[in-house]
This record gives sequence, C-alpha cells and structure tokens, in this order.
Amino acid sequence: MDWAEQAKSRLEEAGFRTGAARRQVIELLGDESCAVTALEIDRRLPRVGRASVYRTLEQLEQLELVHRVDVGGEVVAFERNDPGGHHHHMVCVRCGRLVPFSDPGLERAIEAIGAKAEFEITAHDVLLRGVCPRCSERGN
Amino acid sequence: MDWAEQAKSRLEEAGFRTGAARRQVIELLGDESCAVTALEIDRRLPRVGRASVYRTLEQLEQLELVHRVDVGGEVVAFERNDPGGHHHHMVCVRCGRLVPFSDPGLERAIEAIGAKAEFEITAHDVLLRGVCPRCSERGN
DNA sequence: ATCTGTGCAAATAGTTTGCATCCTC
DNA sequence: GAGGATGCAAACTATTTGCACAGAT
Repeated sequence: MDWAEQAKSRLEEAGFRTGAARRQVIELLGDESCAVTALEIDRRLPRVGRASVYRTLEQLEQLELVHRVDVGGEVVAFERNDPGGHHHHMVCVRCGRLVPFSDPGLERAIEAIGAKAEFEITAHDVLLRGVCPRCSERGN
Repeated sequence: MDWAEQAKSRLEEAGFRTGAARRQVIELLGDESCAVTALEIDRRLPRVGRASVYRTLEQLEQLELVHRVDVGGEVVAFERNDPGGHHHHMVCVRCGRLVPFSDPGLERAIEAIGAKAEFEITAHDVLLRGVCPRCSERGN
C-alpha cells in the first residue's frame, strides 16, 4: 500500500470524511518524494482552494503523515513521512535546490545528545547549506 | 572588544554610516546571547522603526555578524555570530522555550558528511524538538 | 552641503478564519 | 437529511518597499 492510500485510511479512521480537496492534496504529496511548499501545492491544484490546502496539511501533520521542513525561513515546505525513510536536506544557497540525504553517523550523534539532554527529544531537523555542484561549476 | 563594538567597526569599514537605529539594534543583539526575533527587537526598541530593524538585520547578516535561526517556521529569529561560540538549539514544542547546546560529536558527524558530499557545505543548522523539563513536570 | 539612514505608512506575501454552499455518509 | 468538507473572500501577521525628512560626515 502506498503512502497516499495509507494516509486516506488513517484519515478515515480518525473520523474524517473524504472530499475532493483532501484527496488531491494527498495524491500530490504521495507523488512527491521530497518537500513541497503549501503555495506550490495550491498552484498545482487550481481547483482546490488555498484554505483547503493549509487545512489538509495541518490535519496530515497532526496525524504524523507529513512533517514540516524549514529550508530558509521564508516559506515552509511539507513532505510525507515515509516509514524508515527518515532523511535531511542540503539546500543550495544560490539556486535554492533541495537535495535529500541521510547519514547513520549523524543520527547516532543526535541520539547520543538526546540521551543525555534534559529535554525529552521527539524530533530533529538538520539543514546543510552550501553550493550545489551545478552552481559551483558555472562561475564563482 | 565585545561583539557590539566589533559589529560597529565592521559596518564602518564596509562604508556604512552610524545612525541611531542601527546602534540600538546592535546593542540589543550584543546583550542577547541567544536568538531574538525581529518583532521582539522592534517591540523592545519603540523609538526604532520596524523597517530599520529588518534593514539592519539584513546588513548584519550579509556581513556575517548575525545569522538566522529557524525555530518552527512561523517566525525567524536572529542571533549574533560569536567567534568560537557555535551552537545549536533545542526548542520546547509546548512552551516554545529555546535552549542552546553544543556537541563536538555532532559537529564531527556533520563535517564528515560535508567532506563526502557533492555540495560545498558552508553552514549548517540543527534543531532538536522536544519537551523541556519544566513542561514535562507539570503534567503532559 | 551632500547623500546615507531613518521612520512612517502603504504594499506584499504567506497563512488563517468566517461563512454560505456542496457533498459524503 | 445532517454535519463535515470546500471554496471564496476577508482578516491577520510578518516582512518589504516608497518616500520625505533628519542627521552623519
């Protein structure tokens, strides 16, 4: 069962009805393996009201089916929670390109911090900023 | 020489004049060891226009005297760049409290990623989310 | 005296809310 | 048929921009 199907089931279980807007947002997110902004979703789904996009994202977030990705402060992006597909991002400071990566050493280091911290850590984000190979080549 | 003095010198070197707004914003940031939002700065400096706060922060960021801290997506905070004072943050998902921490193991893991990545990594952010001891005590 | 820096107010951008209507159950 | 879901438009919040004037050099 792919992510979109699973998301629909979970929403149904949670007592939500299935309308057109929600279905389309979920399907779009399911097709996208990396982060998408709310406005991009809105742009790509002209028949869906902007408010519905935000409402759906909020519900999905609460059900832990998607999570927020902060990639610069201006805009917030969302991406689906793939079980076992935990990853972080590198963002190109020139062109804004977002590239996912994952690294066991990094996860271990973060776990170690969580173990000795006073906070009860439940989630973490890592964002590496730099210049992507493409932008690096073409000058500068 | 403290951070505020240094910041003023660097601005002067860069050809900026020293007006009242910039001075006050810089002094406030110098007194604050952790992140402050633009709006908080504006609130705490009633005689300074909001626009000047944002303009100053932008200039300071370009001169690498402050850097952005994304702590949840809604608001962006800024904090001074202390040479050698590199750190990250834990944010409490209940009360929003922001606590700085630093960890050599984490830094090492990130350096290792940078060494083998295709991106030329120039900066990184880590944000740990969880529940702070205070909120954890007073019942869930 | 010149030209940058500043404050104010208006403009923008992203997100949220109110509400009448549509559609699922 | 009832109540949640949706789209539209208006409200809000954070940030940016335009502009006349004050102030630094």
